[in-house]
Amino acid sequence: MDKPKLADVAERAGVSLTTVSRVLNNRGYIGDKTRKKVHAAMKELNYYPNEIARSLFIKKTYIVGVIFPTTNNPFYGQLIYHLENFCEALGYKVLLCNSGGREDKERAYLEMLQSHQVDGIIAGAHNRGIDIYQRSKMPIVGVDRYLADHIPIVSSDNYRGGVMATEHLIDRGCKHVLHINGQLSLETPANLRRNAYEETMKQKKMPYQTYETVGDYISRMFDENPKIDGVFASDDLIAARVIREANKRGMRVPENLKVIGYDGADMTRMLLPELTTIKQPIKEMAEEAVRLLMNQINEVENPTVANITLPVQLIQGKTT
Amino acid sequence: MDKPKLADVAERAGVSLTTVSRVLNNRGYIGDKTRKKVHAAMKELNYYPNEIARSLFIKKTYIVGVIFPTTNNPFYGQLIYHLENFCEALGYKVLLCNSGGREDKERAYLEMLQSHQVDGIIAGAHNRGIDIYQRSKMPIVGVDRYLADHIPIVSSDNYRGGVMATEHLIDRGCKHVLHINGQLSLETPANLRRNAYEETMKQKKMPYQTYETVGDYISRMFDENPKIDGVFASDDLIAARVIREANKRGMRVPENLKVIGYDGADMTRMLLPELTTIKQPIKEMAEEAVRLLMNQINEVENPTVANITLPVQLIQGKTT
DNA sequence: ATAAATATGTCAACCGGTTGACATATTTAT
DNA sequence: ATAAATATGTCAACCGGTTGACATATTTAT
Repeated sequence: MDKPKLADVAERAGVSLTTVSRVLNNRGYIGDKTRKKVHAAMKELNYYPNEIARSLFIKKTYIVGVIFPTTNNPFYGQLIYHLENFCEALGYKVLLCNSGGREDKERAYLEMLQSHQVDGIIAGAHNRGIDIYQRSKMPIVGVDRYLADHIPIVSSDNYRGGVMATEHLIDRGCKHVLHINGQLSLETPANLRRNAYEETMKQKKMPYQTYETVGDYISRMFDENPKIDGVFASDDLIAARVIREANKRGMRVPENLKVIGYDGADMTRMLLPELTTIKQPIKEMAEEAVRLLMNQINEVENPTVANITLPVQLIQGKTT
Repeated sequence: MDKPKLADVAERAGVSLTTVSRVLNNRGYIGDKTRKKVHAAMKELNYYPNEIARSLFIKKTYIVGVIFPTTNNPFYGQLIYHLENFCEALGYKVLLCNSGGREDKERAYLEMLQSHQVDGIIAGAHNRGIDIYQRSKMPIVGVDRYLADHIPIVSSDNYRGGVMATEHLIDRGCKHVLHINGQLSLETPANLRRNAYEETMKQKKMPYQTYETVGDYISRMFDENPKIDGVFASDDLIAARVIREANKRGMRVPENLKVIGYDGADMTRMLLPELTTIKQPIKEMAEEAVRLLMNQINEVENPTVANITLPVQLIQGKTT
């Protein structure tokens, strides 16, 4: 037996197609008894209206595509969680796309999302040079990521966070502060943290060096800098690795080495609460991203492209 | 200007609708020149075929609904990551549903997924008594969760894991081993870990007690058990809390107190590698779940309902 | 030279809903 | 008593594709 359709419900309830449609969409006049009959018929038949058919006609799917590298990460996992929650609250569903940092996957996902007629996209994937972002007129919001000139970005104050982290280590007495960051070539806003570190150090006339996360960068950093006494890691996972390596080398944190991370996601704070970190307002970032997207979806013309930058916060732990 | 449709492509390429459709679906005979013309027209118009319209006709969406409490958790974040990857590899998209442990949300999501005509559902949410699972004839797989008699379950060997964890603590010399687990009433397979703990202790004629994660259970556990020297926590997050509280109380881990967790998700192992834990094969669980789902989706009749139980592994850290 | 294969077209029905126009009957308000 | 509001129906077009039947023209194989 096939899935029941609107016509089956109408027959069962002894009313016309139009009447069932009216009940479903709450349009026009419907009598109480009729409404109940229709609902009863839907229940008896285990009927669920076909959203695909509806979407086709109304040209709206109430689906938002969400493209990020992975959910398997404290920061993205939390961000995606909140994105989904805010979307759900507004009646939108989320199509999850893990790009895994691969440009080909991101491109394929973007095409898929367009084909699937999503109402909008929230993206924070890694790759540049994807022209679809340029060409697309679809509502899009970037989270912590520049995608195209006309696409608004939600991020937290990466530069300020970088300054806070660096100054914090200096305030705590560090003389040789090193920084670890992703590859410069990725052109992410995380580079602002690096700029902030380097400019702050320069300004204080202290030596500085940034290690990029390639190869065995942590060992190399320790080997090349015997006097190291402070590390600003551009995310908490890296900070955890640094602490582990330091312990392995017999250095005590925070006595001999102070370490500050970045992100301050819920799961990190549960598992590693002693880590000093710069906390990004992840939930608020998700909220703003959804808000900006809905502005674009609902405003017919002229959605104001205003980038949003949210404040970060230093969480003092026991590693600095 | 509206989105281009098939007819626009046909006009642009100077061919018929049918020909464009043939190119799109690779059906029947198509000449090389025509194919190229059509592809050129699609590119020029920035055309993406409307999957919604296609889905309606072929009665297949290539969408899988994925219902779990949250992505904001090392275990689920990783599981969902792999689920998405395996689905993507097979040409299926993932609709993400975070039930947040709320029955009403789970129910609403299930209805939504049916309406959206998803081809199948993979669920590991918390609530029982949702009759939709019983009634539904849709392909469904439960991960670590009983949903209905006819729905296959993928899980890891929770009982064995519980035995391994308990015996490990005893082997390491613990005399007073306590267990922390979620509420029994949730009826999750994690209860098997509890059973394993209790039966193992009973068999060794050692005193045992399980604390459920309600209220200030950790403080209570320590207060009520001054001789406590071992804790088997039913997940790693709880284990992290236990270690923290122990340190706060001046107990040294593992000298005075040995702690073993459960799950061994990637992120936990990165942030807290020193934790001894029972590692679930999360990626393999995702793989099996997708495999079982595809079996149901593709087999017309008589999909064999075989539950899958995968082996767990003890990861020796420094907390035991 | 002829049949088969290849290439493309026209046409109409269909997927499962929504919507507007219009008709008709009944109930409610003044 | 009469107009307006309420309740329901019929009908047809539409959303943007797919598909099968059939026609016709050209190319390829024997």
